[in-house]
Amino acid sequence: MSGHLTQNLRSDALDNRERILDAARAVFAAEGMDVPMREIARRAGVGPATLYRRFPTKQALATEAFADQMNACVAVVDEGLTDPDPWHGLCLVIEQLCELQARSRGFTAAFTSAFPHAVDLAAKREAALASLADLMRRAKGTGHLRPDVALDDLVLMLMANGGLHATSTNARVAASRRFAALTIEAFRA
Amino acid sequence: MSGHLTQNLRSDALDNRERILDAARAVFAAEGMDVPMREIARRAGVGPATLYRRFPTKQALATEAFADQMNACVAVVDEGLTDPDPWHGLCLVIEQLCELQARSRGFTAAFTSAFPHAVDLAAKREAALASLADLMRRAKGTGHLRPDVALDDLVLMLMANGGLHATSTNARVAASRRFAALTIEAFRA
DNA sequence: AGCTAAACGGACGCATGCGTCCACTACCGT
DNA sequence: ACGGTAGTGGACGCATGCGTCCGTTTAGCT
Repeated sequence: MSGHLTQNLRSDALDNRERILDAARAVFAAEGMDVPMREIARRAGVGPATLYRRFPTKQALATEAFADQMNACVAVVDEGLTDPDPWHGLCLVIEQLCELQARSRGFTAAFTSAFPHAVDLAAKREAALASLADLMRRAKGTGHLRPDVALDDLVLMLMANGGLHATSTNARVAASRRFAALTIEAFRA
Repeated sequence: MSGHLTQNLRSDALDNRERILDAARAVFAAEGMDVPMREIARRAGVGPATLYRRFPTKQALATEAFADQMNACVAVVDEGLTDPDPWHGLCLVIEQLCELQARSRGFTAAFTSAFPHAVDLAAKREAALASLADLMRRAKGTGHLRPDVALDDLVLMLMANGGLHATSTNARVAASRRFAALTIEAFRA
């Protein structure tokens, strides 16, 4: 799935790898992407060298760490697609994507503007965007979504949602919920 | 106006002070707040010591550098207040505040979340918010603004607008214009 | 012109984060 | 149990940004 073979690793190495990913997930979600690699290593209980051996760049680490969250995004979009009412499905997608972003400080950059070279993430992102475009097209068909709203507008709003900085996670989630509601109002025909 | 007396300075010192502020304004707008103090000193053609002597902290420098931009914000709000049609005035305020934010990368933080101790900015900010609250109240009276939209929602959207990152100023301005339009749609009754 | 104090800026020491090297450890096959 | 090798993490050198000190320059008054 991700280039490197994780199977040939020795048991302790595999163990450390998992602990590193757990630590990265926690700290990226809580503090954002501006944390030193050392801090992640420290929390994982390993030395810096071990961290750098498994993940040569912060990007590689982030890509792996956010993989499941990216999958959650894809799942949200897929779920929206299957909704019999496209407008309702779109609303759900907006609400849930905003919440996902709010719960993980660092994930925003990965999903919206994407890392320059995170191919795995970028591919899934493109697929999700294509699905969203289809969902929006159908939602316009029902007359609930304003015809002049483009896919770019949705991306725009998601990016803006990422700008909702707040110290506590709870405050961010609350703000994002309100933002999602306002976005839906902006999109409603 | 700002504690320190700038009048007793020697002519060359006063000159340098102005060049520092000009450089700070330019670089803060273009690059954001994450530029080294050294860089500003370099562009102003002075040594680091001179910069630190005039502005002990980056905050002090930013407060002075953004003073006129903050005045522009206040002017925008005041102009909106005098509009005979409150809803139209509010729309103008939203559009122009979004554009001001987009044109200066670093100003966003100063106006929305404000620096912890920038009293000058904070005071004007509070006054502007009070004015905005009044404008919104009147706009609701005309029936054009949705009754359930609060002042906090406007602040929320302005903060979100600050999250619209883009490399070029033109791209940021374009995105902000679209965002302002969507915000107005979200607020419209 | 000469003097004095204000102003200047290069240079210094400190702190932080990065990426890498190497002597030590411990897993795993025999 | 034991040897070989994958794996480890402390330590190192480098780079960048910060804030301050001090010898030198220059404005401004007489």
